[in-house]
Amino acid sequence: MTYTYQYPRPALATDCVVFGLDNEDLKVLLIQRDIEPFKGKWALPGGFIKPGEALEDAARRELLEETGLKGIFLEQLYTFGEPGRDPREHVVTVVYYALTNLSEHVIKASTDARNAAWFSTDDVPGLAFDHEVILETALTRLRGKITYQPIGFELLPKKFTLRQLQEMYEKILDKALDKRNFRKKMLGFGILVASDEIETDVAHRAARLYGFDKRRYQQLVKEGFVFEI
Amino acid sequence: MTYTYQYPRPALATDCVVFGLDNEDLKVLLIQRDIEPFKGKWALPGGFIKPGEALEDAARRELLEETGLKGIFLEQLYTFGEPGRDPREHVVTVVYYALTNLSEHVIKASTDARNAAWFSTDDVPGLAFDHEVILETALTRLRGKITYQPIGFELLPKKFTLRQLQEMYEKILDKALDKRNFRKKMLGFGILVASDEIETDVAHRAARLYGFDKRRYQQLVKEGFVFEI
DNA sequence: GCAAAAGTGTTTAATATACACCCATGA
DNA sequence: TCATGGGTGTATATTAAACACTTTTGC
Repeated sequence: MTYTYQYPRPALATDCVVFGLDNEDLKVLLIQRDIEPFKGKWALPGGFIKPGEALEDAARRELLEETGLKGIFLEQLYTFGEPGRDPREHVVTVVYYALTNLSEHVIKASTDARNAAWFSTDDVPGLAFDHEVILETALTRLRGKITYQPIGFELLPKKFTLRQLQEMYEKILDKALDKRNFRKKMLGFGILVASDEIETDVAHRAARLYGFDKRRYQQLVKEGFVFEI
Repeated sequence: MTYTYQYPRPALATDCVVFGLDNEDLKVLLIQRDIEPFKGKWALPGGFIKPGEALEDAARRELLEETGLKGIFLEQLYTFGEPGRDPREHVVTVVYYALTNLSEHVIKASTDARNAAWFSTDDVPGLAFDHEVILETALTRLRGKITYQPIGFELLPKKFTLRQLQEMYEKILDKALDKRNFRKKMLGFGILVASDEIETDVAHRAARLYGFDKRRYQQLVKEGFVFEI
């Protein structure tokens, strides 16, 4: 079966840059391609958009199909459409970036005979298509955005310690932060709720666990509050 | 002639939100549609992307064809792809926003039997498709971005007074700024170059004209400088 | 008792804000 | 000479940055 149009049109795809954080560093989820072009190369998960499908829905569908991930934070990054970016034909891709935490979400190791794996963002193999450029764009956006929007919480478990929170910023921004000033500022925002739990299985004094109060944050934003690290 | 593909694909278009500033307020450039759907309604300039055409090139081509504008600041805004946004079929549009100054660029009043006109951004008629949502998105982006990137200069003539600069910010951010603090801060950045010219035809003391030193700005950015209003 | 991280306050520096007057110019 | 905006400085408040020690806990 084929589909015919009065005028030619580029193909339309979507790709996802999925970031995950573990105790080591910031990671990105890649898929090993099992078909040409770039067969055997690592690439961002993605695929073609179906007519009638909303862009974000397509991104989520591909993500689920290829990695088993669902219900995670997803936001549009940028649309890449250089004519030569796909050797087959002109493919325009609407790219999303996603944030998740590696402790709570385990991806399927392999789906549809594809190989999926997390790579440290500062040790990524050569990627298919223009996916290295896309990844750089996503990293730049992430580094910029976490400083003025509380999206970094998406990389942490629901309950986290202030240390985990601080290390998340330090890993992504690649710079050290002063512990006292960080805690003062974060707690001062009033968007963290202390739980009555503390961390377990640590060989030192256990830290208190906090949660991000999204409702409170949105309320404060309405009142003019601006988050800023 | 027709074009056939193995799988169906949404149509791909591009639209431009062109902002212009004059002595009154911030304006947006609209085109009156001369064909269905939404014939007679005002809409953002735009059109379909041709295979092999880079996205920004397509946006610039449409802009030139429909309004005569060229060589202006253009940046990708967002990609809109809700299935129902075009009554004909699923059309995904990659939207760009553009900045220009109304004193130096005069648009063709009418091109291709189309009517083009500038509308104050706070007095826009009902628009075709989802263009009102797109315009709101662009306004939000503009308001956000001018505070941390020196893009506002694109809305002014090459040489401008500090008053014009301040009024640009006041109009877009919709809030009053303190004249002394504004000048101190702006001049302190070191990205303005005083010319030896002064404004003409004013019924009061003529103000000095300044230019934006983009090279200097980029140099400073490399050294860690961040622009912030 | 020691290693490891939790938790906490104060001083200083930098930056942002608030505010008012004299000056130059053209009508 | 008057109306209009050009141009400037200082004091105060706020915020950011720098910095060190005591406490708790598990091993």
